[in-house]
Amino acid sequence: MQLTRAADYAVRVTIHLATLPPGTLVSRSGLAAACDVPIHFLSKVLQALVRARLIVAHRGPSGGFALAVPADRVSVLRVVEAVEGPITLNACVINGSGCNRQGWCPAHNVWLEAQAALADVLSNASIGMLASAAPPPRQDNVVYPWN
Amino acid sequence: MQLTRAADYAVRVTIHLATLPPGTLVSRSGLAAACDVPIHFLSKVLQALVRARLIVAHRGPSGGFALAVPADRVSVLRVVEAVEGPITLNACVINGSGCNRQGWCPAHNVWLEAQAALADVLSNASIGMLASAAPPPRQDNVVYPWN
DNA sequence: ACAAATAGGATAAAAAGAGTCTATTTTATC
DNA sequence: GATAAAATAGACTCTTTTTATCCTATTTGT
Repeated sequence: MQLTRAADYAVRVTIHLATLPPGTLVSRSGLAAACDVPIHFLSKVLQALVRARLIVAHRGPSGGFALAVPADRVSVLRVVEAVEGPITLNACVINGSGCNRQGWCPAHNVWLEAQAALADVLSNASIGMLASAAPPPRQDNVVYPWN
Repeated sequence: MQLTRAADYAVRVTIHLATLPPGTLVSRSGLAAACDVPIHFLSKVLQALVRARLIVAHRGPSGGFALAVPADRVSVLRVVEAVEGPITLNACVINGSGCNRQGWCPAHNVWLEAQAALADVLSNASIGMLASAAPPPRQDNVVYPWN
């Protein structure tokens, strides 16, 4: 009943990117330092975010990662699900899980409701919103693409 | 990001007990059959519920388990937490987790809010409510204490 | 005394979670 | 074209949690 560390890290990273001018590239090691994430583990998280098209990656020297979408249009839910897959509170709410109580189990709807309530909060919080609540980034850690 | 099977089973069991006349004792094997739970695993779940004083156990022949509290006064949340411990959506919301971003991390509040929304749904659903939505129990599986 | 029931400890297999390491590919720049 | 910086990909390890199973006690109604 807990988010994975990966999802937490993904949210940290996207928020951090959202505090920078749009399009700013930050390298993996830059992100690891800024977001306090083990650098090797971060690789996987970033790859998942790229596959979900929430961030873009540029290879080569002066490469790095940047948001692929305006931060206000990305919800925390999308970021979490990019890394963890769809949020499902219980095995029985997964389609085709073969729960043989489906259809009459009185708890089923509660799981659905709770899941919806959770998803609602997470989808109403945008990364952009959170980023503007964050303290401004330390300038000496930032590499602007025009430098 | 999912309930454990144990929590699911616990809810099934308490709902089942709530469909019976108050005080009705059902043996572990009876519960296992009625709720479709592996019998040995069920032992552990039942023990947790007893420790949390949500159900009472009677040993000896004609012993079994019964609700310890009126079903309307038991929320799904209490049952889940009896088995899983307190619901915490992220490591950083646990007091003394030593998250060194605490105090300024802009995501922190979102986790708290989402967690509250989840808990809210689960605490507003009582086991009694769910039980009355359940189809009536098969009479041939029920042993009444006065028999 | 006996039998039916729960209590609880020991064990174990399986899965998930978290993190590391290394080789490969891409690409800007000299 | 060579070099170096950077992302990509996947194999690998280690630990913890989950999901059980089994066995021995303990309780208790008849």
